Amino acid sequence: MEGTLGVRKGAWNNLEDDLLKACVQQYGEGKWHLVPKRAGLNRCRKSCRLRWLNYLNPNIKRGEFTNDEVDLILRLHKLLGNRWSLIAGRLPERTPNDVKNYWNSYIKKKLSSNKEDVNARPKENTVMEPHIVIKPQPRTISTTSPWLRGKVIKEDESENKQCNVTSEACGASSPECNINWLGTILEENDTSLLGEQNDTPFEDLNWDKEHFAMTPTNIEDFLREDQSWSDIVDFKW
DNA sequence: AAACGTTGCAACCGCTTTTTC
DNA sequence: AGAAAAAGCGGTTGCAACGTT
Repeated sequence: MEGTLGVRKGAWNNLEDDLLKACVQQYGEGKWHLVPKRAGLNRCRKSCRLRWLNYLNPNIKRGEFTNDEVDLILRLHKLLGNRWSLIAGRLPERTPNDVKNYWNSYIKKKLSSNKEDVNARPKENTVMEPHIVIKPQPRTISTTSPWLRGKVIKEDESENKQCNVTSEACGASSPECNINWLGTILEENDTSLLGEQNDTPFEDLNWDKEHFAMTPTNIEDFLREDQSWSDIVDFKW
């Protein structure tokens, strides 16, 4: 099975998996455009990346989602919409593709079960309320911002150009920081939703939550006028 | 046992965002 | 500053496995 450019498509075989694994183990993740050549694979970079991230990566957890995970997915989805990578970022060892697939199956199940409940259906001519999705907005932090509380922004000296605020004052300038920032918000408002394994989600982050506490003003920035936190975080199907 | 329907998951595609030059 | 390349993301599809009739 080959594509228009002679690149193989379709299911991966064991040999291809072995070649890709060996390549990633030797050179590490990233530089995906070099992977097909390095590994001797007749696959495009996207295909290699996807195969590794969704299947070959040894850090992926397989099997059914636990109740805690499902609960977290529901709440995060209500908060973030279809931002699967962000949602998966809060679920250790789950991939965005897994979460997305699970969600799609879950929705299908829910829809089919709801069909039986005729009364639950909206009447004809009923206008459905639009689903408001709250998306995190990029925040620019000036060097004098009170968010930093006197911390220093380092000029990028290392490979990590995106999150160069000192660890204690990490803002939301990179995807990882976004996730941490979201975690803070969620934890501030409903610690139960983080589940058992996430009781100490900041243990590995080296930064002090107190330096990043949400003030009422910050929260108002995040919510619509008619919303409270319980509207967003207390998910009920 | 065969035909058909459903489900779950891997993979592809097109688009957007980020990085590099 | 702008263009090109690379990386990343979400929507969608294809198909094998499984269940039901």
